[in-house]
Amino acid sequence: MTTNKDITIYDLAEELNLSPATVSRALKNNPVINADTRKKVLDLATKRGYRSNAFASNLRTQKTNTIGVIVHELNSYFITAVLAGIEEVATEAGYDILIAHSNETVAKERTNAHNLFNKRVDGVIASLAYDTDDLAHFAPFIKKHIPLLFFDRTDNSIAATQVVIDNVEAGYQATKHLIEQGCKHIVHATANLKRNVYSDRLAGYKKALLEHTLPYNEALVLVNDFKEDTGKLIVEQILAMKQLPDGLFVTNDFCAAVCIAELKKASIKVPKDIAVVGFNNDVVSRMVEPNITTINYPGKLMGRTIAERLVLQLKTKKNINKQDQIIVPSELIVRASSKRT
Amino acid sequence: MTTNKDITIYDLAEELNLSPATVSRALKNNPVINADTRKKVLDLATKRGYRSNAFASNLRTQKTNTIGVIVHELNSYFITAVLAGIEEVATEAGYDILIAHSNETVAKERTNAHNLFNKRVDGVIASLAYDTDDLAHFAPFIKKHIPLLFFDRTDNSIAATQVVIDNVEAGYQATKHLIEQGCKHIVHATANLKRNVYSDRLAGYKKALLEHTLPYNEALVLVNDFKEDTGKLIVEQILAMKQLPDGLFVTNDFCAAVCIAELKKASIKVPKDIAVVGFNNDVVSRMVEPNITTINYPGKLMGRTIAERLVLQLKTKKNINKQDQIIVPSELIVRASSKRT
DNA sequence: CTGAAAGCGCTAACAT
DNA sequence: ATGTTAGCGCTTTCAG
Repeated sequence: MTTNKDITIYDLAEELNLSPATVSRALKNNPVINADTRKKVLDLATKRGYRSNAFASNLRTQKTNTIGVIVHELNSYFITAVLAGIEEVATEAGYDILIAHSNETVAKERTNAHNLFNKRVDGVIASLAYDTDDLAHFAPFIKKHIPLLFFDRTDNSIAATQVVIDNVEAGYQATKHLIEQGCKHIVHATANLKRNVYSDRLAGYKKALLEHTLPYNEALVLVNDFKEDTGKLIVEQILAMKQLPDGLFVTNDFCAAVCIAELKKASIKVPKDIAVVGFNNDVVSRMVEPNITTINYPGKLMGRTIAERLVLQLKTKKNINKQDQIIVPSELIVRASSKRT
Repeated sequence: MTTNKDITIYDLAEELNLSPATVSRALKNNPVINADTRKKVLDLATKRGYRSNAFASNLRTQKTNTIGVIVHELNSYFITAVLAGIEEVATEAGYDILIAHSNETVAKERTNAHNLFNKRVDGVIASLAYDTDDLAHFAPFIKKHIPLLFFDRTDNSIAATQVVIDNVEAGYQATKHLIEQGCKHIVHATANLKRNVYSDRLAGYKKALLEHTLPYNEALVLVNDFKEDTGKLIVEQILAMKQLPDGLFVTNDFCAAVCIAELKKASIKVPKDIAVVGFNNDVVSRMVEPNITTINYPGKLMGRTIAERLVLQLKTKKNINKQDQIIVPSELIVRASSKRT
């Protein structure tokens, strides 16, 4: 059977009495090749089931036409939307993408970075894990002038293009909305403040309080991760407070949903007793009762935007690994969980 | 600066007055090499920041040490659990994994299959999209004796190792449970019956009805996809029925959650008026009120199991692309959405 | 417009 | 235990 041997350009060349060079050029649609010759080559290639050997090509050209994407998780609408956006742009520009997920741990993020480096991706797009502190594992890319870009979870200690939303503004809008609903004691449940997204949202929270001359009470800021049962923990912490808060701003819809369920169990009415705002506009925010007021931001657009930047850097070799921030729009979506008026 | 040139084994060899072959062997921990030599090589390699060039190696060895995974979606706890399981086993066995998601469309599944084939993965693990009908895009793997294995969404028309749950039994248990709760008119909301998982669950549904001498009414079987607003559609269909059903078995927790929300909006009480059972034990099933009765099945175990099989096939070159079914356990988890007694 | 030839970096016979 | 050598398949000067 003919199934075991791979067809190479040499096989095609021999059969057509051409040189491998010509075949190679024809397959690459090099305009220098005679149209007839090209057609003959392409026809035979399909007929023989030729597939280009990327390794040989990569080895020769020192390029992989592949971009690596490191995300902090996979299981989220936001992330899958970003990936879809990246994919669209990358595919169109002739790049494959390699998805690696760190599952919110630096350890895996490090491994992934090394892997992608060894896979010699032409560029990297990343969103940091919760606990990433030291960014040394990204240094090799910088050193070799491989474009490295961040979206959403970024870090200013590293010079890079970053695509983000205005998290200060988003945190501000969320908190202001709660204040306007009459809330005076607003709990802010968030995650590792090392991450820009969380520290910025906290800043927005503070700004809104200040602007409405409400006191900032550190005890109302609850920093956890967003594991499955964190919502339960948060509600426990809330119930243990001397004074029950009347507002809750959780920077994660999933967690907000669990909080609402737990509050209900404790016979606390949402939004009457505690008004709740989440973050991300995840599907779950439209799935629980009451629907969750949240911050929407355009994952697909973020993905497209960052991929376009990367592709541009790859094409032009310009602005690689330079500090540059692109802000995509975000907005508050008001739903039942916070409406008291 | 020294950052631009990649270090090769030739550079190391030259600096140590050794042959490239020796360096290669040392780096691969080939036992034939003198321990001192090996140490010298490894030390210099780290010192010089040597990284192996996988393309050269792949080109030479005709192996990639990479396994491709095609999943029908990314945004699900089940899938991410499976991926985690696959990753554990693959990493330990020295394989990288390449994740491709088809987003429930054959078109992307085809592209992904071609991509992985061109990337020359050593093996493939896949779960089919909703609408995959023709499996021709997997034929190239079979032809070249590249191990191809399926989990969850499989198809018996292709000879392959498959790791699944007993979907007939699961459908049977779910339906039987509803019947035992007193339900007599049970709607079964499911998806494309071309997919084994859905046709088998339907078979289980029928079996349970038959066993309890309840009539099978085709009008009660609603076949849709599981997009975000499908739940709404299902409830519309239910509300349009002459007689309101008293049970609803939806083969997807997300969709079941939306159904419950929509039923509530229509002032139908769950479980009192309609008892609901979902499928997958997704986090959302514990997040909505009432919590959803569902079928749990072990994603991580499935992932580990299928990866182990693949690795074994790769090592032994045996049982590649032979029909073989492995069933992992699944179970009914009873929660409030179906409890009427 | 096409061909010849070299080389990308690595590995595996086959020697020594 | 180490070295020599050839070649994996492709691209790209350089020549014609």
